[in-house]
Amino acid sequence: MDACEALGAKFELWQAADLDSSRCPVRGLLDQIGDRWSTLLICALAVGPRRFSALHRLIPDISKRMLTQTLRTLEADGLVHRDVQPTVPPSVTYSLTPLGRSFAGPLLGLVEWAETHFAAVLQTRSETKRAA
Amino acid sequence: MDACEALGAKFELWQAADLDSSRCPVRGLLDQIGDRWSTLLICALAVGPRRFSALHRLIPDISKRMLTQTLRTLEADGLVHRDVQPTVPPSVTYSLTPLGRSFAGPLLGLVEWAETHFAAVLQTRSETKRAA
DNA sequence: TAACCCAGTCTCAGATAGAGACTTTGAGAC
DNA sequence: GTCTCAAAGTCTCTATCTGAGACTGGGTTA
Repeated sequence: MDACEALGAKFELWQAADLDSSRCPVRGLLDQIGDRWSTLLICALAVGPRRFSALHRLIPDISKRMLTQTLRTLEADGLVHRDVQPTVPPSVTYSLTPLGRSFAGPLLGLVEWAETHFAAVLQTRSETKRAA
Repeated sequence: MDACEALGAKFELWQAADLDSSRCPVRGLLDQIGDRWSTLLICALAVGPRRFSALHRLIPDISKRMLTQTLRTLEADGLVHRDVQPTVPPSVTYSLTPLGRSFAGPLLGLVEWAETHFAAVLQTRSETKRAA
């Protein structure tokens, strides 16, 4: 059984179990961490703990608003730890929890696939655009 | 070197290479297929080819508009093949391309992580909500 | 004295997603 | 003959989400 069949089998199980989006693990999780920024932030934090402004410098095209929001969601999901030092000005350090670090494995698989096949996707995209 | 370190190392490479979002493979790909519906559709198509309305029945809470849009994006990226039979009414069948099937591996990793850790995430979420 | 940094919050405009009506032609029910 | 449904979408309207950028307030630097 290859990965594709295994994936299909899992999908059929969800169907059979009549899982709605809130109870299906994949949907419940990927609806939240499957957005543009969450995965990128997890990559950035995989290097090591970072402060708010450091993250913003690493990923300049995220707005502060989305940076705050995404970090709060990741914190609520237990993937990221938020450590506030009560200094003035406050110093806030974000780091991956053990759960967050355990997510690095699957994420790395995705990243490696992306690196391997990005060229092919780009080519298909440009062909499609030309045909349109 | 564990997966977390490897992920961090990759992130630092992207930083060093000054990759903007359009040239970074991970961002270029995951910005598109990392949305709510793309991964779910790939799971659905992993079972086998499906027609438009069959997909809509399998995933009732996607609107026809987003279903069309998501399938077109996946087609443009070369992950999904769209086969139009010029009958009346037209019969359109969607299936995974070899590239799409190759994505099943990393996606399966993600799915398995989600199944394993969903309970932990749910618990953290509810604790966070209670504290708020 | 002025400017800048910390970690955000706030507001406003623009982009995006969802709900659901509508299309055209053929097949089956009555 | 007519009624209704299904195919695979498109269209419009509204609700939600996102991004840009101004603002906060006290301390440090020039």
